[in-house]
Amino acid sequence: MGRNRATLADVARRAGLSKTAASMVLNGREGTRLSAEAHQRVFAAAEELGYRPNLAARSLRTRKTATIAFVSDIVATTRFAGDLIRGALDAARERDHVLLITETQGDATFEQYAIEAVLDRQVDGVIYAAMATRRLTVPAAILGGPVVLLNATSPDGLPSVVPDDEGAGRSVATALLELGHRDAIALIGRNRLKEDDPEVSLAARARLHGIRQTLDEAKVGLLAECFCTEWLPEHGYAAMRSLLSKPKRPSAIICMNDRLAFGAYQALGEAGLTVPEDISVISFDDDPIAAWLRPSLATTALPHEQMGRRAVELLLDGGAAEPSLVPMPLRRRRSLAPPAS
Amino acid sequence: MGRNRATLADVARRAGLSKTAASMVLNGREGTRLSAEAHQRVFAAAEELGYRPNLAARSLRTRKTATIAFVSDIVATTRFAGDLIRGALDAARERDHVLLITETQGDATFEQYAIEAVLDRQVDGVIYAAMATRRLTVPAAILGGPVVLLNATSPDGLPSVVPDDEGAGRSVATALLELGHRDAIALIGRNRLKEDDPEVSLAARARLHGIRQTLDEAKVGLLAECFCTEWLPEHGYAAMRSLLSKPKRPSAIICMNDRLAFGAYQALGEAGLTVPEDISVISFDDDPIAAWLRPSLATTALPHEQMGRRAVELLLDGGAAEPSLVPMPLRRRRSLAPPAS
DNA sequence: AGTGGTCGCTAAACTGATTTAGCAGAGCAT
DNA sequence: ATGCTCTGCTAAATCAGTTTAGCGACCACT
Repeated sequence: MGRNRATLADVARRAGLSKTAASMVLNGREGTRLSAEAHQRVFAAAEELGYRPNLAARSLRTRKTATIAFVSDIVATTRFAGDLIRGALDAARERDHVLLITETQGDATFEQYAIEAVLDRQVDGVIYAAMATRRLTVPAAILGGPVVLLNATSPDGLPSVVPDDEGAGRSVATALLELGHRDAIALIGRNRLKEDDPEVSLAARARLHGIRQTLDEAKVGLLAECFCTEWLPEHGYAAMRSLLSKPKRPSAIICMNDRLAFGAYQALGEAGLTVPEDISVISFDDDPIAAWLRPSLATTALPHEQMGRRAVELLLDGGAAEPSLVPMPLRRRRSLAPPAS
Repeated sequence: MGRNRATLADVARRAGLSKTAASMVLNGREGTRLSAEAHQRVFAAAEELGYRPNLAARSLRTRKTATIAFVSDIVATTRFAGDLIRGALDAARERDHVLLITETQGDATFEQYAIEAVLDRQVDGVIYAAMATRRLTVPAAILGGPVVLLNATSPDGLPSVVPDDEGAGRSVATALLELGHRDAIALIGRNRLKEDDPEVSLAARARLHGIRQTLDEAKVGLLAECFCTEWLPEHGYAAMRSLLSKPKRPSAIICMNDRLAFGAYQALGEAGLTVPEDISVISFDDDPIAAWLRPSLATTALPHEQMGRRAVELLLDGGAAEPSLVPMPLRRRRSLAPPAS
């Protein structure tokens, strides 16, 4: 790779100047007194030789690598990871930086290894990302340099970027209230573990809180709340069936995420009910399946790409110490209608 | 980041030896005549100081960075990207390497930039990945060093890793034949563009070929073939509806991917037909929704994680020049049954 | 004539590793 | 006593940049 690249010395020689002069010109140093003609010659020589600086050499001296480490617990499991990475990639490119990606798989040994690997490479900063919004403790080793938490917060008060799940909860509840749903709104996806342990999830509690707050203000109570051990389609399916077996049928369902909503759709379909005529459904995440469902599912989007961007911006440009809340936009789709009668 | 790390000189001083000696000991050089005691002292000093070599300095001299570039067209769009990356990450870690990830977004300017960025950082090799299996031409700039194509092939005969779509086609057809389906198998997802232009897709043609070959051998013809402009749920839905409007109802459907199958399920549900009692469905990709559907969808899995691994292995350990075909395992699920009567 | 300042530029040090070339001393044979 | 080899180690060069310190020429001023 890059066997015979021109070096700065080559450029200098061709320009008939010293390495010092060439270096200063190419770095656009202010206050140097090199003549306009010298500038020309250096630029021309660099151009002709296709000169590109060797960043290893440069960073040896400057201790800057224009490289950011993106350390996450799990890259693959959720399809959102890609968006987080893409946002970070875009923002990094705009700042002439590049991303070194590693994964810890939630394993302490791997984490140790990953962190050593990136520190050895002298990265300029670390983005420490979690795939589920949660609280975590960052390894002490990376605290020597800039760190931004992505989709996570930490007790250390490090800069962090998280989605505004509470706001999303309010949007969801407001959307239903505006349509006239009041006394027959049911919730699918309560989960003690996610709600009570911030190291597992921050989203569940925040979403619930946003929903409750909005409904309380409107003096509306929930018709029913279904607990689910996980937020997967099968649990949404089971929850929906249990709701339908009760005497009073809900007019609207809030699902804590789109996969639960997918399961709920399946149960509704089997029961011969139609969305949204019989029951409205609204949810969280904006997983691609939300748009694919029939009818398309109204939901609040996790702004992962935005978040990835923001993390890079915070890391390189600096910024607020308090957690940066990224809004979750409401996607109004076909699954919403006023209550039946 | 890493402000006051111990250097090799520190280790040498503490061990009472020269940098040369320390370097040789720590790199486990053969044939050096350093005493056992010198070894001890160096190891002890390195341990005590928590010494970690500065890789920028090392690679300046050795031109090795233990870093691989992962350049892909689009990271985020498909949820499979994560698996590709994860496989590569795992294999890289096992070999003490790390991944520098960039995205070209199919844009020539970005591509140029991405490639310069990674070459400037002296990567040891490049994995050039496509998110849809296809043929492509790699930019000349990276041909100076090792390159492996991932999920793609190129006219240059570079080493490449692709899924065995043709084998998957055979598996799918065989699975249906074994169940007794013969004269009423329909196909959803024919697509001229994907089948004819290798730069768009290699999968469509290969899958089709595998299916045809197996059916031909069994002297079975397809009942119907539906063309779809894209492989999205809505197209599967439309295709399924059109199939159901015809006089002879199929006993089994092959969908060219799981998203089409998802759409087909929706149409079947609306028509009041049940899978697999009325109609069997089988597909390609093993998207997570395949397992979430009711009944769960039989499909052939794209082995993305495997492929990511293999790419790193080919790059670092060397290997076959001909394209490395990774098998696509058949996932037998609930959507399969013998024909109705 | 001497002093001081600016201009335009460069030599050399420095970053932290690897690697080449080679030195001092011991042991042995001639 | 001389020459040779082997052992155990080190000085210095090298990689490709950045940065510090400063040099010589020219001009202006007193």
